[in-house]
Amino acid sequence: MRAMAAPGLASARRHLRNEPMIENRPGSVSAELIAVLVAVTAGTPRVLTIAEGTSLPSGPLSPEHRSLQAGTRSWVERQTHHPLGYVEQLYTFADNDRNAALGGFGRAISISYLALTREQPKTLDGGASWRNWYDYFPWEDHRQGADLPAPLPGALRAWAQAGASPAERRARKQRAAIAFGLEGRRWNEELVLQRYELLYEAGLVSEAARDGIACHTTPAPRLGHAMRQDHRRILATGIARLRAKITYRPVVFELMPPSFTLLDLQRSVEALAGQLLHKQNFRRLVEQQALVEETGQMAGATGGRPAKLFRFRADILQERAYAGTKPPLPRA
Amino acid sequence: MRAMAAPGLASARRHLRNEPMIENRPGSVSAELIAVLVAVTAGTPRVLTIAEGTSLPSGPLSPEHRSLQAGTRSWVERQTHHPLGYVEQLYTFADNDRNAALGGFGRAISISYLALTREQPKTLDGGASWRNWYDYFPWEDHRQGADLPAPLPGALRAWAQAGASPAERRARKQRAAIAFGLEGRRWNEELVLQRYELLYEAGLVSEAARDGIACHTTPAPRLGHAMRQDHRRILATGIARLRAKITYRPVVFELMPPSFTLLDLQRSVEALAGQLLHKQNFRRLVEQQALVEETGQMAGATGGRPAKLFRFRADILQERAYAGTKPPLPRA
DNA sequence: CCTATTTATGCTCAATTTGAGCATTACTGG
DNA sequence: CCAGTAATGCTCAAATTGAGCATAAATAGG
Repeated sequence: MRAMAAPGLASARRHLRNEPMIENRPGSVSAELIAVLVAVTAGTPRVLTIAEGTSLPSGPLSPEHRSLQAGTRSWVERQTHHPLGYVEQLYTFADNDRNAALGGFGRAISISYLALTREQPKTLDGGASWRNWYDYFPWEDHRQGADLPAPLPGALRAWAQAGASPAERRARKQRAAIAFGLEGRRWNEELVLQRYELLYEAGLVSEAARDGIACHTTPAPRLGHAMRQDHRRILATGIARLRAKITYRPVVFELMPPSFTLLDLQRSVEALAGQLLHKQNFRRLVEQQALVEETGQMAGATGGRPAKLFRFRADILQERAYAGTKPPLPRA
Repeated sequence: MRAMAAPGLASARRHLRNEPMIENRPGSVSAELIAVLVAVTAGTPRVLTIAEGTSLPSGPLSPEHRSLQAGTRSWVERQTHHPLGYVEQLYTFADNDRNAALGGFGRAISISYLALTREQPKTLDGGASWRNWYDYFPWEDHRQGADLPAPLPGALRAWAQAGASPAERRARKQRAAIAFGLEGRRWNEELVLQRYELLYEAGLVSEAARDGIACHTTPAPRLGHAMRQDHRRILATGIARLRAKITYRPVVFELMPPSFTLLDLQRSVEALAGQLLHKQNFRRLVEQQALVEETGQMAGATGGRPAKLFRFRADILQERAYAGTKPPLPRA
């Protein structure tokens, strides 16, 4: 316990622990819905943003909506002109920082949702755009080589070395090693949030500078695109959740067109996971789980032998959505 | 889409879909925190309740607390006089029914938390008590035989038969089979919420009667103890989350005393999972994951050969809390 | 037509992981 | 000493997983 903290540190800690502030008028707060809306196009995982890619879309708790989930679905569908296949609540928090942006109208509770849509819509409301989510998390894409972006390994070492005590330095080193798969550990694609939070603490993302967190590397790296408030953390939460989900529930299907080749399907999973998969094993898994069936048609030539087109088996999907699937992600 | 619905049906559907109502004054709502506080004593999983076991403890968003999580921790610790080891956000919803209870002061957002504590406290504030969670979900305990409580199989069949169309009857039958492991399917201990929701829809729990849902079995079974509002659904959510969590993260330890035998540990896991485990395999798993270490002491005689006492390895726990464990639950 | 290239698809194999049991050991209470 | 009850040590077969080899079916270029 530290008696005094540098300006910004309290807010920083809150940010990191996912521990939002609470409003001062007990019981009464303002609330909004925030969506992490995901689509995959051409092997790129995309997220819907507003304000030049600096914010996630958010909507009000409007009286016309009957439920939180329906409310999210409704305003997102209005903005994207596409139906949402899958909506799942992510996390609820109340960030003090958000207060200022709202003009001091009480502290806001934000309820965030993960939503999936089948394809990238053509028309978006002004200001909205689909962004490659790896623009925000370049270190999360391991599809071309597992190397971390250049400044990272050194910056992580510097952060670990900057610990106040030997014990803290050791703890930091271990934490970095676990989060980023250093020192011979395996990269765990699900630790998206933990990595972002570590980088925030280490002052390696712009949001940290904004919140007054120091960095021990000069010039301070500013990894990935920044977002307003804590939207990038919410996005990290969404990506982490989705990466975890695809390993045990067939949600990828929500992101696919009605018919597709097995390689299409694999590329989509790889895009989300940020990792390449063993082709034959992937196909074995998908087929043995009977998640898909042949349409009888073939895909247009893609450079080699033509591939069969598949579609999802609605009956099985329903069952699996409930009861679970096996993980398609590799270990090595 | 039905044009008209019987009274209570809308509320019922909301209840079932976890889709809460939204307040009429856009943006401004009242909010509360609800805790599912779990402890395991003598092989019984217990949950802290108030109001004679009919409600989960809830606290206000008080200005003295700096965050949602800290707020939960604070008022729960004040009530139980025990520190909480683990706190995790469960789900946020706004139930219309809750409105009346609050005297019409806007619609309430409820943010629920799962919290674990090491042992059953001696002193509780008036009205609070620890209850065996299987009092509320008798069908969830499969430690003594996998048979469902007597009225269930028949009542489920009756519900399936009461479907309006052949397609609906088939869908209901399949849903019941998946949820309850019928027709040769495996019992999936994580489907706690799905089972409760099915029983609610089928009118087999008191809350359904309260909300105006019909039942097709006479006399209508009223399975398990009821709770106010949708607290039993929140409890189901907490149990489901905890059952899922113990299979891949070493959270059981938060519920154990400082030292324990491997059988103690196994009994606790079994209590939570509602299923018996293969002893030797459980021990192999725990040991090979190096989650525990011997204290050097032995347990007082428990009827047979004395057992070694173990304690948790703080270092490993920290790492696993992050990176994961293997599942200790069986398939058969 | 023949060949190199590219992707699809079928199959095999070894290393692990899991599910189940057998056997032995170390106590307690007659 | 014997029966009863747990703890603990080991073994074994089935299932799952990670990696590759081999073949098939197309295209592009000579």
